[in-house]
Amino acid sequence: MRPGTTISVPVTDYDLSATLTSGQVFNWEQNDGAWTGVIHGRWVELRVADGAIVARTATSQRNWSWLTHFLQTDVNLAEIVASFPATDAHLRAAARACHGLRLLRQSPWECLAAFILSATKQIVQIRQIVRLLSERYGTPVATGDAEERRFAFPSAEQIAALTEVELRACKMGFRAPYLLQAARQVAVGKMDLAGLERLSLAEARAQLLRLDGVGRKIADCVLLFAYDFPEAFPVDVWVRRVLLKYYFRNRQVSDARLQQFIQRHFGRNAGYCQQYLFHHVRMMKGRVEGRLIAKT
DNA sequence: GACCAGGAAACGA
DNA sequence: TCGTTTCATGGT
Repeated sequence: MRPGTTISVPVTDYDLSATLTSGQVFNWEQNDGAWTGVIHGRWVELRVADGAIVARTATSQRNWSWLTHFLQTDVNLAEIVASFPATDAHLRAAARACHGLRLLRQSPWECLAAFILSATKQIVQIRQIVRLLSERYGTPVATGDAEERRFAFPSAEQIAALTEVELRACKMGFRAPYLLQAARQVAVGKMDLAGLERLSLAEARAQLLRLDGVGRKIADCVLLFAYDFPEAFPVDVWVRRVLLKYYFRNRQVSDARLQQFIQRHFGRNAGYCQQYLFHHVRMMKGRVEGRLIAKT
């Protein structure tokens, strides 16, 4: 028996694969039925069991709150989905098709950095940049498999010590100065990420928007995926397209009108609505492309 | 080889 | 306050 610890976390309405592949996190790998990742500097392997998620770590754990907090296993998903607008057939269909899709609770710096890197990048590319950064500049962590080498995502201090040239070598292009500036501000305390949790949604968003390279969309991703702001509703190209299609008959709408509609229509768990719409439309596209490929 | 990617900032009208 | 351009790089 290897060192380390195993725990079985009981869950209901939890689709781990959908959650880990829905564009919230970029550092999880799937290998023969198990997911491995690094949470707060700890390597962990997750397997889906009957009514539970079974977690294995490399080192012994006496307290697993870091894991349940990340996975948000205490969240009552049925209650959240029940809060969705009752008359919205499109949203209801997405929620049915993606049953068990969850929002995670990531560490703010890692989430902020990843989404600064996400600007006009495909998810596979974001994953590649995050992996390069971690391998080159992150702290190695003990893993539960002898052949697996993993690294924590570099801290703000670690990235702040780098140069723009080193960052550009990780294939992030014009995003390099944005990441470097954000890392420096966090490292010296000019940007207090921990303090954002005590603010209102609008106040916390305003703080994030002070950062160069962080606009409304990236700010809302961080507020939704790393904080307790389930009303945050990031609008990217996918979500904008699907909103125009479902609710505006494909007519052009200004950003201001779109935001007004979102706030009025989706309610207190708008961010969950957004995640279901985003994941569902991406899954649908994959299916259509699969058929086209199968034909030829 | 054109087109697009979980955008944002700078610019010109 | 608008729309347009630019930024870097890789996938499809």
